[in-house]
Amino acid sequence: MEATLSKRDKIVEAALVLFAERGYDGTTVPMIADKAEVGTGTIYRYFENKEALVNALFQDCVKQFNDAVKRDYPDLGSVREQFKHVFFGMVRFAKENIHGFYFVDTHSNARYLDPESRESFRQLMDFLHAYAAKGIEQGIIRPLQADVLIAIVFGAFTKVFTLIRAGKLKETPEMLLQIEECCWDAVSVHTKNG
Amino acid sequence: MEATLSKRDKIVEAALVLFAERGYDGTTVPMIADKAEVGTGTIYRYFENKEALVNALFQDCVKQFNDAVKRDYPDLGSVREQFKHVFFGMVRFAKENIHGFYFVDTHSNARYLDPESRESFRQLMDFLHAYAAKGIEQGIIRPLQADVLIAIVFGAFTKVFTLIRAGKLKETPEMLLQIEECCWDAVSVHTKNG
Amino acid sequence: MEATLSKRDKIVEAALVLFAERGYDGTTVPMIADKAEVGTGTIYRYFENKEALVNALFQDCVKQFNDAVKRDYPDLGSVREQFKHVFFGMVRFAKENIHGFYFVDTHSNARYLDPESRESFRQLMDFLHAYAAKGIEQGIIRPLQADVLIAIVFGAFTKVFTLIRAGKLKETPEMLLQIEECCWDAVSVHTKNG
Amino acid sequence: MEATLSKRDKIVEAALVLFAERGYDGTTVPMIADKAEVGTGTIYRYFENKEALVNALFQDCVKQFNDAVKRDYPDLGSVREQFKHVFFGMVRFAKENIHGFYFVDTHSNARYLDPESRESFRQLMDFLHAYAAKGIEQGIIRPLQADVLIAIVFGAFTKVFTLIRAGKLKETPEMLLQIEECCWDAVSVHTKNG
DNA sequence: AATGAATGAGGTTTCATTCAT
DNA sequence: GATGAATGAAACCTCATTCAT
Repeated sequence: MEATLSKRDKIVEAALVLFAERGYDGTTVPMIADKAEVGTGTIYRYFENKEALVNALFQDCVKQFNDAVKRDYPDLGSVREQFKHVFFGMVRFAKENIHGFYFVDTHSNARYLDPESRESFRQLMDFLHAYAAKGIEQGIIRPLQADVLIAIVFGAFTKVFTLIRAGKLKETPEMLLQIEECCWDAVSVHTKNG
Repeated sequence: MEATLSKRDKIVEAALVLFAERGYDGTTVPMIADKAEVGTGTIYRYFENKEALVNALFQDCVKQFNDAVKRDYPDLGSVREQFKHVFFGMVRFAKENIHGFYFVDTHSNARYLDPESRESFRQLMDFLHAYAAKGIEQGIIRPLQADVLIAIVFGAFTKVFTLIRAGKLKETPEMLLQIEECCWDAVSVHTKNG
Repeated sequence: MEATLSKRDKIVEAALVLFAERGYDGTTVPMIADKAEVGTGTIYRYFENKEALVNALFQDCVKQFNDAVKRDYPDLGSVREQFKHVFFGMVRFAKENIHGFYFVDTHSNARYLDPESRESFRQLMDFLHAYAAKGIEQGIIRPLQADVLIAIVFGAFTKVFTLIRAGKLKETPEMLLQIEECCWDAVSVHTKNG
Repeated sequence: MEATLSKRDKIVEAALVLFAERGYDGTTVPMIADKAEVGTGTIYRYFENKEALVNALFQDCVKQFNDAVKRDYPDLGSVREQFKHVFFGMVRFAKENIHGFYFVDTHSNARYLDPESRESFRQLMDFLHAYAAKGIEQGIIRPLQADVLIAIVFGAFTKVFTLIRAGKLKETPEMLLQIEECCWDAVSVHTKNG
């Protein structure tokens, strides 16, 4: 099953890689068609225009991101356990769709995203906000603005995966565990005895 | 003082803001000319073409970044002191040239950077590498690849200043101190009693 | 027959007339598109750029010129017969492609011709050189440098057809025969008794 | 005397060489200024615009041409003597102003020539017409249209000097005498006994 | 008088999109 | 459905001309 990708899937896949590599404005529609091995016109059968394509792509990736992070979320677990879950949710998404991860990160503020795309991303952020707020409330996460905390972890994680995506770093389970610890230590409250 | 900017300075300033906001491919030369309040042709008196402009801009910003980080660097200070120095060097640069900071971060791997631009950025990274290596050697910084450590701190810092740049966050000295601590805790070795 | 020209042919035809009339630098791509009744962009589907177009055109015309001159060339004929053949070969080419003839003449030294174009023209000249050399050797053609002899005949012929092209002269078979005689008398050795 | 050229003269000289080498449309005003070693703006002190410059240049060259051909014209000489005079008048002009000669030849039909320029060239041609007409009338010049006869001689001469100008041929007095004979033989009536 | 920085109209070229096949 | 030739608006860039110095 899934022997051959549908034309639509080939377009989506090609566009994702190109948008991640060259950005939206640096990617032309014929480039996408070439990489997807379809005719230029075919793209317009599946997407109204280039902007609709990038938005569909973005929403699709955010959805995958969301799913990866929220799947099996330990609602009843400790803040520490939940952090680990979210972190490795991001890892899971990034590993199965490294271009998608980079694409979402670099395009989340783009001017050509439509309200629906923005909303889908906001929902993902809201979830992390809520998590941070709860952790702060419990005195486990440092009392900084949730935005800042999210930025710190997400920023660190993103830059690391950019290295991996660029082939400058080979990820290993041990390394990921260590990085997770780095991130946790960055945002968690430290007691005198660790 | 600073009564009138030279045409060249107006072009550089306008291009920086636009490249940071819209990316290189999303910024047109007439857009830059409009914002700089010069004729389109004037840009070509100062820069051979759009690519030369983005490279000049990049090298200029990397130089400022370098200067901000290295000025008064405490060669004889402790690893902790040096970390603080570098961090607040980045803060200094980001505050005096917020667009330049964002521009360097988002364009450091761009396909249109020439070898000179790449080299200037590599030198900046080499400095941080050397710092990380020394810290690891002394058992103060966590024993991860220097790349990863730099990515963590730089990534966290970048995302925070992206929020500030977007106007979603107002930085205060206290907050910056706290964030610096977050970053230090992310990369430093923790002893049992903190 | 020849009901509709292909787009490429229409472009080539229009470009030829304009380059002959206004020169390469004086002809704009939109001018060509207008005359060819195609969109400006269409030209770039068939030719990489304006320079590639002028080179394709030049090589095409030189080939026609070559063919017209060499077709049925009387290898075994007398020098006089061969002269007449070459002359009326040029006439044939100039009559069926008057703009092409003028275009080749006025552009054969242009700075934008690529090596391939120059080579194709050189081959045509080489043929004429060889002819002149043989005629001189036999004591029938005047003992001047082959270059000079070719220049005399080709120069005279060109200027005459420029008049025809400009509509200032209507060519007739008789006139062409007379002109051929003029050219022959210009380069052939005269014996005391004609 | 004539130690230093006036600015105007330097501009005229530079423009002439460039127009001859690259054509009118292929020559930019800054190119002329560079070669003339004056500021771009200076050109506009002496000539209203580029078109006025090319026309001034053309008329100047035609005047020189005229003078060279008509100076010491043997009104009472034979048709043969007059031919020789005109021919070596052209030689004199071409030798003292090789670019000017080529410039006049290649630009005499240009679309940017004003009526005055056209008229000055027409006068030169009229003189040659009258000469040809008289020669035909006397049965010495072949009974072809004067236009054609002029084209033959002028075309041959032009192409030869193009070779000289391009450095592909070094002219000698003997060669010029021979070429003059070629041209005369091209247009003169041949009697059975030469 | 001389300059060359500045300009914007217009040149070359690209590319998102359409549409006949 | 699928294609890619065709298009023209808009991109990048040049250059004739002006004008403050």
